[in-house]
Amino acid sequence: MATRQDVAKLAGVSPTTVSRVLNNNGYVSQDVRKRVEEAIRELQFVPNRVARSLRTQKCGQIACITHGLKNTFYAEIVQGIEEVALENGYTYSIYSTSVENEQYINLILEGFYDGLIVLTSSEFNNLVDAKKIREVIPTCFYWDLGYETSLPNVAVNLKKAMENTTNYLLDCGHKEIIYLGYPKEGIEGVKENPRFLGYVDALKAKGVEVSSDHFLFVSNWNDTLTAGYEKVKELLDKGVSFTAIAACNDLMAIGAIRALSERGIRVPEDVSVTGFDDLEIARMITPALTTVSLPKKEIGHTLMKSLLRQMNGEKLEGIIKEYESELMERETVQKI
Amino acid sequence: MATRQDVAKLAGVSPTTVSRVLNNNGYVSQDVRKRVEEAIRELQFVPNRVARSLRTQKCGQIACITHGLKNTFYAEIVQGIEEVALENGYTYSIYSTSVENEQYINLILEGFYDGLIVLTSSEFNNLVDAKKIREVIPTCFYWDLGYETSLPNVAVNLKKAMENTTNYLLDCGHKEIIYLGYPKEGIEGVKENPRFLGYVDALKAKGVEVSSDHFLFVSNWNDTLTAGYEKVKELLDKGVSFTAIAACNDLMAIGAIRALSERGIRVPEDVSVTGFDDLEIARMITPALTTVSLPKKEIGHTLMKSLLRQMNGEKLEGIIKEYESELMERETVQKI
DNA sequence: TAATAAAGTGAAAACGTTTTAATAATCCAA
DNA sequence: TTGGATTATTAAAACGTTTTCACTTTATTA
Repeated sequence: MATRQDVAKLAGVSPTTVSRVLNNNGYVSQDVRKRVEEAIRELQFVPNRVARSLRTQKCGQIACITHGLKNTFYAEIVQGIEEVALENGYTYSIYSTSVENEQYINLILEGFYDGLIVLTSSEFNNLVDAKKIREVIPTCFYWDLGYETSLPNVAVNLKKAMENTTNYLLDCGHKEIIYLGYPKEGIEGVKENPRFLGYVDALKAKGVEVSSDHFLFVSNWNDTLTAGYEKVKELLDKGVSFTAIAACNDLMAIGAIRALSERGIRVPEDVSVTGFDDLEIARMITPALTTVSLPKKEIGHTLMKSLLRQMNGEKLEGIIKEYESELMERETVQKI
Repeated sequence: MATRQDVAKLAGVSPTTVSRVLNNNGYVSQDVRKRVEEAIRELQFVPNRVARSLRTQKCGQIACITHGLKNTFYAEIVQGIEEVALENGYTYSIYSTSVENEQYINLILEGFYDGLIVLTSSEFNNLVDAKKIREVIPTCFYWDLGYETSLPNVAVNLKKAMENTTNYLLDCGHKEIIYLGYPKEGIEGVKENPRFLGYVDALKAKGVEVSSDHFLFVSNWNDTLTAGYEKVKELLDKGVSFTAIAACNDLMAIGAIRALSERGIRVPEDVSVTGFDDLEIARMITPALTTVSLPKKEIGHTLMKSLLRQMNGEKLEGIIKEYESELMERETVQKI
């Protein structure tokens, strides 16, 4: 690969001048500029990013920690991040929390990234002191389980979303509603999981009994599809009576529907089911999944934009933006 | 951030010695080693990867070009890649072809990557001269549309897979089988798309008429779910008679099933449908999708391992490994 | 005991950029 | 015509490592 030195020699100028042409700063005469550009073309010169990074102490790259991309919820957010990132000349790396944890934390500290986006909540929090990592590298969070409000984060009003969904089920006449999802306890700094809180509050507000028999807590983060399926199977084995399931993501809901249909229980005729996230697949399965739509791509955009602001030296704290969600009424809920 | 210089000063040794301790090469006495390690711990020193990369001319990172992660087929392959990559101390960046093309090609040439994995076929080929990029950076391909056999690639016998699937449908008594998928023409260097070829050959072998009325070619790569849905709707509008659909990926198949069910056509009672890829969702929808299972994670492993070999100077050519596939008989196909 | 090998350490060059400071050439006003 | 600004260019330092070479000290062998 040609280096800047080679270009300089071919154009008969100093390396400094080549830099000036490339970065468009300082004075450079028409004639010289032309000669340099000619040489660059001839040698097919592309500036070396590693060297530039070392000198400028910026490497034009961010890291993104996810729960893995098998849940397209993250894939869609990442797509939003990618759009804004590349627009601004940044590349990004993805880490899945399924991978050995210590390793990637160390990689992040090696100075190969200018910023960090964390799309995973509890696990990451258990793993490193989120506040500490932020001192080392600008970071922006999306907490799927509620948030530690002092850290810069993009949020969705998850409690309200789940409250709306539960109310919708209640309005349809359901009283025995299964909560299928992430554990009751949130991450440190959040007493309760906001989705769970929304579910409980909605029931209480309408005077419906809240029973722990109706809680289905999933602990597997990487394969919620299977987890939802299996939890509901267990539930059916136990013989708990219920008429609806409110799931905390679409994959769990789909797994749940599968478990029901394998036992000959029809959705929505016998049991109603709601999802959460509104993945593209949600409206393509039959019956189409009633679910909560989150602005995934916009979340990605805002995460990356907020990170850019921080990388430019701005200090951001707490909730940068809180999105609302929308209940998508489709075919998996029925009045009783 | 502490630098190696700081560590050296604190430990009272030269920076060279610190390097020796860190990289475990050369002689270093017990006593000095202890002092250096102590200093590293005290300063929380982490070696700077950018500087190391500049010196060693290896940056421990690879790039991966995909069609976007919305199709979890790619996500699962990427997961396989990630496992082997991190095991070997490599990080990776993902690029989606939905993003401006020229930009990422340039980024790849900037020396920020030691290797490249291409998971996207035709588009990438139209974009850059695959043979040329390989001269600049070690590259390994997975061609989803057949392959340019001279380039290092990991393959699946796609023709045979589609042949098997079509035969299965034929054996079930279907004669009017819709081909739903990628266009007939493959990438440059491949006359025909292997899946399509498998479909045609299977029909011909059993003396069943091959009709272009039965070809549903999808040109949208990033949202095949919707594309499958819409193509089948168009088909139904045209009033073409058929009893089965053989789709080229699971998402198309799911979109197709949705289109059918919206018109009151039952799967599999009225129409049989097969997918391709065996995504996790395939066995979780109802009816569970009959599809072709590909070893996605293993493909990822092999891709990354082959890339590692190339990065170690080995010259690889053509098909490094060709995987077989397995037909998963589930619930979307029925005898007639 | 002298000669040789091995163990231990450091100085300095190199990787390919950017940037600061210095220098040279040109232009313009007094 | 001279002094000061403006334009144009370069030399050299710096970024944080790795690695080569040279040097000193200690151990081993004949």
